[in-house]
Amino acid sequence: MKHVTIKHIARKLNVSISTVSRAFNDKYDIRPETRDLILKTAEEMGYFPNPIAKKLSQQKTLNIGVVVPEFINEFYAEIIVAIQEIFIKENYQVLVMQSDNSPEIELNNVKTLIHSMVDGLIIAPTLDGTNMNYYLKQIENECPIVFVNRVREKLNASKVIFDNKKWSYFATDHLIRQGYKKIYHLSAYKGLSVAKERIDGFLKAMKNNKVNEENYKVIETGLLAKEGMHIVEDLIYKQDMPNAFFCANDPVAMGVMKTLKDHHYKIPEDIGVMGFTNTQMAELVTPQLCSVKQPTYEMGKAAAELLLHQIQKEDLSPVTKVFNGKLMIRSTSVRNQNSII
Amino acid sequence: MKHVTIKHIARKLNVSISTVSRAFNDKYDIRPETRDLILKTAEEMGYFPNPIAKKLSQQKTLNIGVVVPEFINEFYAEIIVAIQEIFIKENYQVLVMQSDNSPEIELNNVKTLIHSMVDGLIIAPTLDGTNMNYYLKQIENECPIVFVNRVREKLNASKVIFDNKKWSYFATDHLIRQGYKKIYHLSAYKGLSVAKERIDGFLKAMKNNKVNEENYKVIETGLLAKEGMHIVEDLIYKQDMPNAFFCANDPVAMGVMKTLKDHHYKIPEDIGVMGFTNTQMAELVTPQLCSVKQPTYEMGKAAAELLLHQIQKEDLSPVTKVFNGKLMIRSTSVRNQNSII
DNA sequence: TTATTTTACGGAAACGGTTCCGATAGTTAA
DNA sequence: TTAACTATCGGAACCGTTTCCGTAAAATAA
Repeated sequence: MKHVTIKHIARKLNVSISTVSRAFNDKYDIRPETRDLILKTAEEMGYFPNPIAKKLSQQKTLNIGVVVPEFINEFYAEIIVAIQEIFIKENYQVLVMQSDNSPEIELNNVKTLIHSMVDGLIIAPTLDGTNMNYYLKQIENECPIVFVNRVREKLNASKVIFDNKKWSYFATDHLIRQGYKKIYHLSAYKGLSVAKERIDGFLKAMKNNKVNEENYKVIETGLLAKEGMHIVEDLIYKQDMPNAFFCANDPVAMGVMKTLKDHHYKIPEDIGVMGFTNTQMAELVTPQLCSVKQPTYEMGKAAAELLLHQIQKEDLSPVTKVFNGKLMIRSTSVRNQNSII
Repeated sequence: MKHVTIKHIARKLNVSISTVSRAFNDKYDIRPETRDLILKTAEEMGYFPNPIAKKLSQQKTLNIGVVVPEFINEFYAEIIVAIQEIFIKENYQVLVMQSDNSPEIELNNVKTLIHSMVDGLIIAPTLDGTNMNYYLKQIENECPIVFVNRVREKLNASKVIFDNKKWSYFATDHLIRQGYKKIYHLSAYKGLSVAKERIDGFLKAMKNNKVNEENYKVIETGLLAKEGMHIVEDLIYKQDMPNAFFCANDPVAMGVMKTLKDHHYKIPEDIGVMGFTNTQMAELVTPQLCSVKQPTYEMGKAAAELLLHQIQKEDLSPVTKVFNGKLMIRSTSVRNQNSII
């Protein structure tokens, strides 16, 4: 891979290196004819500025780093897409790394990216709090960072989060209004702030509707379809079945639905199911899965814009964007089919 | 973001810059005590080598570029994960870009990555052939490139592909053996080599089993669930229903299943359904979706290893790896439930 | 002891750009 | 006509490394 450099052009045209550089960068300080000649010759010679050299010289990489728990997940995939769209317009490269839901790998990824001299970072933490001290130290050291999703609201840093408590409340409230008397919330790992917030919303809905304590329960389940299947098997075995499940996410809800159907429960007549995050599959399963839709694209975009602001204005003051969702009411949670919107 | 450089260390210890550099790189030409002192001091000062400077000096970026049609797709997501795993071990950074199923964006992505001086590229083309001239020119110019998936077998370049014809044949043959008399193949865009190969396998199975021409058909449908839904609606309207669908991928198959169920067709009794690529959802829908499993992880790994070989051995001679799959026999294609493996 | 090799390190060029400073020539003002 | 200014460009330092080359001191061989 031989590359034409600025020197080759300079020699060929008998001008200085700085003049060639000016042709590509300066708006003045160069005669238009000279500039045009240089640009034309450069084009002919197949010249393209070496970004490595430019980065070294300008002390900017035009790279930004993104760290997410996993790729294979519509939520993060869409966030990444949004981030890329924003930054590509500004001539930034987006380096994406996944931490496989491991805080250790996450920390390594962030270190790798910082050592790669990225101009800024968007971190979607796996487990909030774990590496936060390190991250905050980097922010103090003037490294622009924006957090997404799994972070506490009180964290003193720029972040983009979803109002989990509110929408968990709405989802639960909907189930109660549909006449489901006994509702179990299958929660993600309780160490996650998002899980806690959703539990809060769930409990608040129970209190506000004066549901008796023996008619609701929070069960720490996980985020995988398998885990949804196992918990339902378990509850059936223990004869401890509710008549509605409010699940941590859509995959768990699908696992729940699968096991329920295998055991000939009727959804939504016998048992209601509610998901979270609204994957594409929600509309494809039968019955269609009711779920809380999160504005993933908008959240990714917001994170990118916050970071861009931090970088371009050199203003690292913390900003928080809280997003709202939408309850996608579908068959699995609607007993009276006529009431589907 | 102030960074400690090699010069700071040199000044502090009263040694030369080259000595400090040697401490980090050379295996000889430096006294062990000197090296240890330098490394210790560097550690204390929080030094980390500037990768930009290193790249410029070494004329290597330790970056490799990956271009895929889309992220939100288990097939490519898993391939990316495998590629990352291999390259991270070798201290490479993996830059991933998606082309949104557009050959133009794909070309731009590749150009961006080449201009970023990546040491090599893995390209999963959107539409084989479109930009191939440009890519082949880059290979001639000694840029290591490995192709994945949507490429013709006869292409004279390193590539990792799936034996679509063979496994399309097996899938179709299975449907025929299950007693489905009239089978329609919902194909992806026929311009794709993978679509052509699968059509070939489909047709070969028909011939070998001496199925009458009026009892099979290839319909160009697409790769989205929606398209699967539409085509079934259309066939129902036209009263041109087969009793089995062999679909281009799982999403299309799910769309097909959804519409069939909405119209009260029984799967697999009335109509059989076969997917392709075996997504995680295949096991979660009811009935479970029969599908052809592709070794995505292994394919990604193979592509990464081919590229690594090209880069490290400076040997760009073309190598082709053809992968085989597995027929995941599940309910949607099995009329006699006892015969499920 | 002297000659030769080895060891351990410094100096400087190179990678490919950007950018500051200064110089020349032409232009304008006094 | 002379002085000041402007437009245009060259020279060189610089970004942070690597690496080649040279050299003094130490170690070995003669």
